[in-house]
Amino acid sequence: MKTLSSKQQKIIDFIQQFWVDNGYPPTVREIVIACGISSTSVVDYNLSILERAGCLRRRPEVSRGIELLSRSSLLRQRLQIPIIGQIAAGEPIPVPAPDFWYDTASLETIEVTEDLARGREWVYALKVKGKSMVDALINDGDIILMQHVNAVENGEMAAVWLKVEKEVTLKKVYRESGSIRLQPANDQMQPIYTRPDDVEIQGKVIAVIRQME
Amino acid sequence: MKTLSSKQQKIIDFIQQFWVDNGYPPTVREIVIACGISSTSVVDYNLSILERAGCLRRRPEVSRGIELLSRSSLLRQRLQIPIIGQIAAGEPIPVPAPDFWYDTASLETIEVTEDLARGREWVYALKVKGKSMVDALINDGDIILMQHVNAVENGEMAAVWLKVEKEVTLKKVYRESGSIRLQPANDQMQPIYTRPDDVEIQGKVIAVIRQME
DNA sequence: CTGCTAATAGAACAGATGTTCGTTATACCG
DNA sequence: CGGTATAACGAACATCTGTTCTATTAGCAG
Repeated sequence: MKTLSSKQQKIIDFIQQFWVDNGYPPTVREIVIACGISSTSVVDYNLSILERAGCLRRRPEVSRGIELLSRSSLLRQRLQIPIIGQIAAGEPIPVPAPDFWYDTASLETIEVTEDLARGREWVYALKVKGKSMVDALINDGDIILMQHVNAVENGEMAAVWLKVEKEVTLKKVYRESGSIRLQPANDQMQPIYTRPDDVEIQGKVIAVIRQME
Repeated sequence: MKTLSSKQQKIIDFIQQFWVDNGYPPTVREIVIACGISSTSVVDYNLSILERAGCLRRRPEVSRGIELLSRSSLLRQRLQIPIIGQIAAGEPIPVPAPDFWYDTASLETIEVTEDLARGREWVYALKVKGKSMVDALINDGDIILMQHVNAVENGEMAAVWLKVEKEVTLKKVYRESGSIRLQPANDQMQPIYTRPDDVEIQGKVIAVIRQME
């Protein structure tokens, strides 16, 4: 493949920038003006070369029908996860109401790439307050991504509300004959055993994000 | 704000889809056809309403001059961070060579949004192997985002190679008169004191990401 | 019914826009 | 010099496209 002339590079750069700025590609005449070219036919000439070189695609006879082929990488899915509250030892999680998911505009959000949430629904985020979750290897200030579920598989990490202790904790949940074992993520900590009717699953943890300042 | 009519919703959805598919917005007449509307003036009428409602912006007299305002969120930067190796207690970090940063094609990567790396350069990722970092609240299998630096501020979390112990560890680094204090992130653990020439900073930790299966 | 507003229909206009065509300029090679 | 390929130029054309205008319809309150 031949190398691009400086004029062609300039055209590519302008189209890219124009597209980012405006949301649509420029016309031939807009390229003429922006790149200091004297005639539309010169632009057409160079666009043909660029198309043959595989840099872009043109739809014939279509206004602004220029599509930069590198565009696709900009479009992969991202998600705005609402941070709906804090999680602390002394209080339950503010479980979202059913109609909540359609109105996240007013909340702080964290933006994650699609693979983190893995296509799940009913995902929200919580900010961890306090050091009470260290045995789950989760620190003060961490963000945890939660999925809203009422039950979990054996061994899954979940946010559990302990009714008697009036405390929410993040533990791996194991059902054992007649009782529930809550196992910390940290091997050096001891598990808790409790009655099934003392625990209330509030959601399962699908990811933890910690940012250092 | 009034609710959108089904026709208006259909128009919005089509513009969004068209833009993703083609890289440019549709013309009024393309909307006419796609949404089964009978006249361009009807589209114009509804577009005006949508613009007043703040759903989009129109450039007057400009072909395809429709810009969906939610578009901007699709354009924010994302980064492919190369996962260049593992971090374990017994071996040093495979610090990348200077020319490495331009050839990440062959490596596994993790995709993160811009705010996680906060515009830093020389960022790479490591996969944590083993339980040796639990005192930094980091578990087996976690991904840590690292910035390649040779020195850190007091109190920053860094990957430190201990020459004598032949071990790499994640600790907060404090310079104290004549010695170095390595403080675990976990309050329940004790700090390590060592000589300055025993430690070699290999990079600082800027984020931790943990995904549950 | 009357009057009003929202919504639709169809046509037409003026300007925007991709494309084409003939011509000219430049560079390179024998 | 002549020949050829590349690049640029400027005008012209046919169509595309946003916009506007007038007329019509539907729903609704009084």
